[in-house]
Amino acid sequence: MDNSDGEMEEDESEWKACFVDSAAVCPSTSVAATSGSIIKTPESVHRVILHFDLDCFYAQVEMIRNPALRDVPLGIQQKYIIVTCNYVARERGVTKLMSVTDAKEKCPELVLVKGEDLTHYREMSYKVTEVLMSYCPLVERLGFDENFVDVTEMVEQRLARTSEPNSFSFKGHVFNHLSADAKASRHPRLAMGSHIAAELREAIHSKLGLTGCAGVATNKLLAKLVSGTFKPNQQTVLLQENIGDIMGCLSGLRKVPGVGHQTARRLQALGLVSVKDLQVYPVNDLSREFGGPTAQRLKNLALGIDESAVTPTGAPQSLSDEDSFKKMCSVKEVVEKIQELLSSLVGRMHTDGRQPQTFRLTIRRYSATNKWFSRESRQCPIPGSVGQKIISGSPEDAASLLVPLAMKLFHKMVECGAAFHLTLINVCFSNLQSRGPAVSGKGAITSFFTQSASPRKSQISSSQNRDSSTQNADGCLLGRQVSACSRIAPPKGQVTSKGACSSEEPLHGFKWEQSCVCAVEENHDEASCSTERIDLDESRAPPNVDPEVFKLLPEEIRKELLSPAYSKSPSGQSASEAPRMSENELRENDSATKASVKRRRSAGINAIDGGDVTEQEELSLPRSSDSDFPGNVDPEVFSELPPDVQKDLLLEWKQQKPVLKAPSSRKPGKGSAAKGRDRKAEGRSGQSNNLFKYFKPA
DNA sequence: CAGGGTCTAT
DNA sequence: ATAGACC
Repeated sequence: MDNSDGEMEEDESEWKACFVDSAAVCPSTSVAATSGSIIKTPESVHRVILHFDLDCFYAQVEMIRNPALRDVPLGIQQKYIIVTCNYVARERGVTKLMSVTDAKEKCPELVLVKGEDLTHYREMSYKVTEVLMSYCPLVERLGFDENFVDVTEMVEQRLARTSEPNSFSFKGHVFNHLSADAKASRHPRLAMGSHIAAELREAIHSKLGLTGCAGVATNKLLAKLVSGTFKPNQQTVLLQENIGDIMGCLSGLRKVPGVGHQTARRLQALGLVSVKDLQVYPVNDLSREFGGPTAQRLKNLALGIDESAVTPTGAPQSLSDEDSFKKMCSVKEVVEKIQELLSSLVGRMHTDGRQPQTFRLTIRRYSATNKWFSRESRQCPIPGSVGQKIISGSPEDAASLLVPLAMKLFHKMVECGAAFHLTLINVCFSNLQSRGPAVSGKGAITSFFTQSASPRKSQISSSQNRDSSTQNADGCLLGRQVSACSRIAPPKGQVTSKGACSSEEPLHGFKWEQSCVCAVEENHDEASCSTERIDLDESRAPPNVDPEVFKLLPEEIRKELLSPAYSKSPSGQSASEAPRMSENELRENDSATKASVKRRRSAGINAIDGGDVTEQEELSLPRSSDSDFPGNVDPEVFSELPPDVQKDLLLEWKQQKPVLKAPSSRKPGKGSAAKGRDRKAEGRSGQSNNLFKYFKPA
């Protein structure tokens, strides 16, 4: 989620104030790189892309779960940092990725909620994607709190039905334009896009109770850049004539989505620091360092050009679980941690229903030097029988079979017997194989009719095939959905409605119906597609819940309150259940949280600067005694280092770990032009029927 | 930096 | 099969 990378983010002030300048580097229509016979000019077709970014996502989720947190400064804590915080906390100086100690210093009243378990965030995240998908199938997720939506087709359809295309305006802000001075009639598609964006934001708010920002532009890069212009809960449109402005105002290349740390450093080595530097740098020179394709892509990004398609995200390609810690150096601890991670992961895998073919174990060793990246991993195929247990057998059963497997991989990396110091362990299932109906003709839309009953967990002995069987009662409904989807099918054809119209699990059927109905309606009447098509009968509130209050709750919450599971155990955990409304509960929760805050307050301080100092390391570690340093290490310099750093360096060397690779430049490396263009699409579409579980967790 | 993910290059 | 790089 808030993975922006520290700096980024929150610098709305940055280009918000750049109403000047504008070298008008307006690449409005990229000249078709007529390299071949295809004459299409991607950017000239003017797509309308939306980018949605939820406001302080984790904090919002926690405030929904416990409304009492709404009015207090709230910080979501993962280990010893505040990954995000609500706006009350921001007013008091707390920022994202601030250490807990700094945050408490700035705001002593800060209430902290642990956010290491991502379950609730993951679930809510998929609900958001689902809402967006109910309007348009072309939705691509980016992390847990961002989504791109290609609404080009929807815009065209609406425009075609609009009688007076001249009488409407932009919804929300228009980048670099003061209020309503922008003439929507000159940008009908973007204007229409802004209305759709507003509708979708409203849908997300009314159905899930979440607020967020949206950006409207002609490509993903621009949509993402512009969406954060006006921060909490607002939206902004970027007109083609302002592309130069928005790009030119970025404070550095790092601010360009797609340019990470490494890339930025390599560019810097070439003397490129600002976006403008890159805009005017000769592509040929750039190619020498990055290779043709990458060079062109980088330069395009600097110019605000981005042809990449909005690729519908399907069900995840892998499921992983990890935990980081300050120090782990015994095999026993490792086994226990792996056991813990595995049982949780196996549970998720079980819910998913697909059978993983590959297992991977990743570790991060403590390193005094370049701490950040540097993870090592080993993977191996999962014996079919084991994979079976994960899905059908008892989770505990499968986990016990996987632990030995994990340990085997572990020993491939860590030469046990020698000391080691790990700071993270990750377990991951990938190569997820769908059982159930095979997607026959790749992408053939017909595959959507082939589903029958629960595609997973059920028997199905012959793992393969199993298509065209029955077309149950829902057949016609699905059929209509398909036609609706296909009508708005984008270039990538087949991929389009992946995920949609699949699974028919009883549990989820309800949801799909909604989507289908929506899609169909969409084709008949734009207006009806706005917000209220779900008839979650607002009938009556559950006993002991004020009907008035009930009506005001977001749809999702109402559903939960009405669900049988909810009324079942009235007690439950204070934190892990649906939101409570009773004042008693709120108070309890509040004080409980505060108590934990206090506890952590003192503990946190140790954790922070204590780090390597407090622990009087067990000295059983390799004595620095001798010489075997890597050749490039000056013994003099080495001896000046703090003892613990010396120790760790020695450890690293002994584990023959290449610690610091020269961040040198790389060789071009022939860029193969075109490749397996659809691998992505194919793979994903094959899993479409599983996507559903992510949208509506049991 | 936390906990997830995705994709690409070797 | 692994390491990166990015979000």
